[in-house]
Amino acid sequence: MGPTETVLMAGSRPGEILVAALAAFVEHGVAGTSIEEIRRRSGASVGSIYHHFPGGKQAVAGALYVEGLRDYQDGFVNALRGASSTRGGVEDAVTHHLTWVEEHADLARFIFLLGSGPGEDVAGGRELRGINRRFFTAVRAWMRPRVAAGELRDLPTEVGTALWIGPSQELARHWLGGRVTFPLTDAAGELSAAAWRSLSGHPREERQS
Amino acid sequence: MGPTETVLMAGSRPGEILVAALAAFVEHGVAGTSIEEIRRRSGASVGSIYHHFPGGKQAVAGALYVEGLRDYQDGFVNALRGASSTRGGVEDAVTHHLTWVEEHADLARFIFLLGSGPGEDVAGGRELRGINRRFFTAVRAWMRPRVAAGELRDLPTEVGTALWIGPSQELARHWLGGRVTFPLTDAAGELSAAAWRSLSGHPREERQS
Amino acid sequence: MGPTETVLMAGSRPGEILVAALAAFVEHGVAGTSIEEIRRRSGASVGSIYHHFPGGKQAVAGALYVEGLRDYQDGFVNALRGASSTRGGVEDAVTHHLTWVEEHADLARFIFLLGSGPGEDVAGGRELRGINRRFFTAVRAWMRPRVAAGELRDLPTEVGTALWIGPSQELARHWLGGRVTFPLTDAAGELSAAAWRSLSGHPREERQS
Amino acid sequence: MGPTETVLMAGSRPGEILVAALAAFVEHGVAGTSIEEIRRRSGASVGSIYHHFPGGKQAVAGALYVEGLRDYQDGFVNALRGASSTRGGVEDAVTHHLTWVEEHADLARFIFLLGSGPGEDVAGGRELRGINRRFFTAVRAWMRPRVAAGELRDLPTEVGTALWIGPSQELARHWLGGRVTFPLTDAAGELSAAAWRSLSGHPREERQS
DNA sequence: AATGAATGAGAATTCATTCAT
DNA sequence: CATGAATGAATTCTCATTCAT
Repeated sequence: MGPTETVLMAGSRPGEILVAALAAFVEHGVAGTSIEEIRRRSGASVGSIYHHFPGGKQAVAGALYVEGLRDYQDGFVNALRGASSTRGGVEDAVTHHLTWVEEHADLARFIFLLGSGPGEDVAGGRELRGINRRFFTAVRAWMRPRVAAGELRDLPTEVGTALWIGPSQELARHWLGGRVTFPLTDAAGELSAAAWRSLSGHPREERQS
Repeated sequence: MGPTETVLMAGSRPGEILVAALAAFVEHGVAGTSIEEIRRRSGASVGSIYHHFPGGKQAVAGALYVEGLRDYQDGFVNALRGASSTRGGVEDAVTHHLTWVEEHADLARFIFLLGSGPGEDVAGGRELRGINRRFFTAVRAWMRPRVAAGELRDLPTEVGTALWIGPSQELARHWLGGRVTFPLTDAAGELSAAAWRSLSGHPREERQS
Repeated sequence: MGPTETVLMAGSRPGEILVAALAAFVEHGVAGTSIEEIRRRSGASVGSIYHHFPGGKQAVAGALYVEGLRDYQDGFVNALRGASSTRGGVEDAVTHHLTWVEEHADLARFIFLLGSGPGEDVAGGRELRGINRRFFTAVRAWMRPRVAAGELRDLPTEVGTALWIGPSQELARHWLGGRVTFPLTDAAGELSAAAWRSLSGHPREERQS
Repeated sequence: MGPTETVLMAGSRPGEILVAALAAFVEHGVAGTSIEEIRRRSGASVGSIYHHFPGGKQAVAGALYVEGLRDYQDGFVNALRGASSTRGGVEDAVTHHLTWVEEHADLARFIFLLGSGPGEDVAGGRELRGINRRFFTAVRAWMRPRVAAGELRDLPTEVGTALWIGPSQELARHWLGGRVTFPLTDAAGELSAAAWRSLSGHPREERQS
């Protein structure tokens, strides 16, 4: 579906290693996964893993994180760009979030449940910083004219993001943890409506009309 | 302030150990923290740590998790019970979330950033299950009559929770990670208003039209 | 015999480890000796070795080097101080060199055959620097007045040392390597006479008288 | 200058490998140098190194040792043969030692500081044995008639060698280790005079005449 | 209750060596 | 002759846990 798959599913050694590592990380956590485990699952030798990922387990985790996050963010930005209206963009992004999590459950588990904390300094900070910057730049570029036009409220970036994606993210976490059993996308209507209510610049007129 | 402090701040050995362990966990993660590290920070001997927490590191982490979560949840329920209106309850709970995170930053980091994923089997599952059940029971008990009265919408539990707390949780994560620099509570008005908009049973106009 | 033995022969764990390590180092070199080998020979566990020598193999080697060198140097200085004449001091130092090598063959092998080169940065540089400085200071203090009195020639320090100890050192190396089979001390007369010939301040008068 | 250079300086692959290996060996020791390090420094591929030196690292080290030692010994014997008197031979050999070390510092480091100890089984024992035998045979052949004529004292081989070369060797070691900063050859006069004093068969007549 | 030496299983990592291309 | 991916044995080192004092 995205560039992620290109790497993750390839028959190449690096690809096999990534696929095996993702499964293991999701099952036991990064710290709880040994190189030996990755070796067993991937069929590669220890030396081969180090050959392709000189930084060892951390490098493997970093590659997964970066690939996964990039795929998620690309989808997010594409959803915005493909939408025909501001409201559509806000809502499609929510839907993309839910859809992506559902379709890449393990990768989402890895990125959203495991990759955050300290000690799990999972990614090559440098590269990660770069792709995050690019993402936020793209999102802000989409929002700016719409804020100027009054279609979107002028909120601090992080508060805006929290209102937009927070509920979906929270629900997704529970779903990824197995504590929610219905399909995530069942909540798409409810969550995208809430997102629009929270970000929309003219709630009154819209509703009164 | 809460039961947490009772244990965490006491001059007792167990208390010193918990304080030291929390700092280490937040800095290096649970898996990245060795007993030796806790020993060094706490001043207790290895043997003493095992004496007070027979399960070792996991037991220490579990105790922290349970104590912390209980304190958070108690505050949440107290906020609901102390509120004079449904809207007040919904909004006070949001404020409590933000306030508690701000006032217990390390504990919040431990619980909300670290404790989630697999491999970080942080808590004595049994006990944890129990206090979570009690918490959700209390929250639902507060909500049920209000749903019945039409003051709150009738949403699936997890969707309701996500709309209510999701944005605050999302913002809190960023704040705990150092990516948000203004005081969390600055966003209390915005986030509690959004929560009420999302949960409120009478956006009358919307449905009446 | 010296402080070395105190440590090396003690029934203490650290002592057992040092004794075992010395034997292994002499047999296979430092780089060619594994921790596992030291463990097997000493009876201590791997953990115990690291407990007593936190720097691992290098720390063990460093301790041996420092202990051994100190014992050698103490004997050297004592020989000088105990001599009743300048000539006696020069000659007794030569004899001490040969005797010490003969009586501490393995330690001498470790220090004089193994410890020198790069990659075998065997000793805690700091401490080593200190004991070497102390040694050379003591030797120079003994020589200075005798140089002033014309009993010893005024040579650059290193040239003087080379003439004094060089032949004994060279012979000792061959003996330690097994390429010389007679007792080292058999050569004491020849080598100490040569040393005095090389260092003595008044070769002419002495011989002419 | 010698056969050494022929091999070491050639633009040939084997030559590049030897040059790179020598630098690495001197810097990290033989055991501390990996094939990968030699590959990086030489520009050759791993496979190429094995192609030219089927025995791997040990073969490279052995070649260096044999080449270097042969060059040193050839110079030594040439110095003896080229001298016009017994005294000249003894003294020129000393000077050759100092000169050779100065002019082949890294090779000297490799041979005199590293190659000695156990665990550094540096050379193809067979070949080494052979060239050493040839060398000592040549030196003894030069000495024999002069001992018979009373020009040289009749000393045990190793004692004679020690008196002859020991001081130069000792000084050279310190110089190679960077603990002596003046040019080695500055000490040539002093050290060759001492060598002659120690080996000379008729010190009395010589001086009395 | 407290201490810290001892243990040994387990993890990460390196490296010489082979071999197909 | 040259290349470099692949292998897996070997090594170093860490750590949770126990236990005698």
